Amino acid sequence: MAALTLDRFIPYRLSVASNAVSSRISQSYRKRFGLKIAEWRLIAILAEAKRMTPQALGQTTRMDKISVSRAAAALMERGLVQTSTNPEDGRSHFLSLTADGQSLYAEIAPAALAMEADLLSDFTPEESEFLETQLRRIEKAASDFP
Amino acid sequence: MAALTLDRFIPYRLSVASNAVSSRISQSYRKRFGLKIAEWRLIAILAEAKRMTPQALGQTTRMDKISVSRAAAALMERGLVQTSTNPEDGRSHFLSLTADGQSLYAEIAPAALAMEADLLSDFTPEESEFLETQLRRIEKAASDFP
DNA sequence: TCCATATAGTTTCAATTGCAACTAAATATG
DNA sequence: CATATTTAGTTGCAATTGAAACTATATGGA
Repeated sequence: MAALTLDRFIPYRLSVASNAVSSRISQSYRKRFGLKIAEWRLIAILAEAKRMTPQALGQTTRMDKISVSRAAAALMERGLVQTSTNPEDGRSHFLSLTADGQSLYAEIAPAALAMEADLLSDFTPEESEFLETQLRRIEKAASDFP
Repeated sequence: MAALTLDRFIPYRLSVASNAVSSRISQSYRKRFGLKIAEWRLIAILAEAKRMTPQALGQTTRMDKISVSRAAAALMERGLVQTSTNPEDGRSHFLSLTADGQSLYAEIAPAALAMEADLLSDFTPEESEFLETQLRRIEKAASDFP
């Protein structure tokens, strides 16, 4: 049996790296745009998707329905997101970006990409690609074995 | 400028992967041993280090002093950790595992390694190694640029 | 059709977290 | 050596989060 050293324990390394990145980024979103990460995620998805139900947003962003509901409420409050009726299901509704939401997105997107570029400035494209693949694999492994 | 797709945004992938792994693991620690991740981290470090101040524990585990203080209090409450005076600094004290703490560690360590092995069962040793390295690099990048 | 069950989304309440203030001891400065 | 400043650790309070309950609609049999 290999020895257990916290410093070399992958779940620990993953958590520490993720926290470092998230706190850096969330600080930036909050300061510059007044957004939490959950809110930013909805905006990013809606910018591409035009309109979506909260349920679909939750699946896409891997957020639970409570977080989606609260993030959407905050965005509607600020006039960045609007609802429309879902003719196929009366329990649900569609969410979409308002014009304000779209222009905010247009501002944030380059900032987000710049942050990512900063984080990965020492990585070759192959290394970034590989990291992404491995993150997907480990996520899948964690989700699979129940 | 590359397009922004949340799905291919590394900070997002990192966060999703980390959450998936953390929730899986924390569930297991909690169910089987009644420990939160912060508490488990202290135990893991103290098992190797014999005794340490809260301050040093915080640095080593990357936890803030509040979290260390609360985790230590919970562990002392359960008789898994004990304090001793720090002759070099009267504001501080040493924390160390009790005999109970040590035997709990002896139980958890193999379980933790087994979980890691499960998560990485599809990875070659080189791939795991590479992932670890990448995670350290990205963590450093996130901590560095202020 | 009527009832049982399931699903979408929100809300309430309790637990967790994070910040700021606090105590106490150490160090630096005049 | 007296006082100001810094550091270690804890605690109180406010904000955030998560689980369970709740409303409303949909679906799947008798």
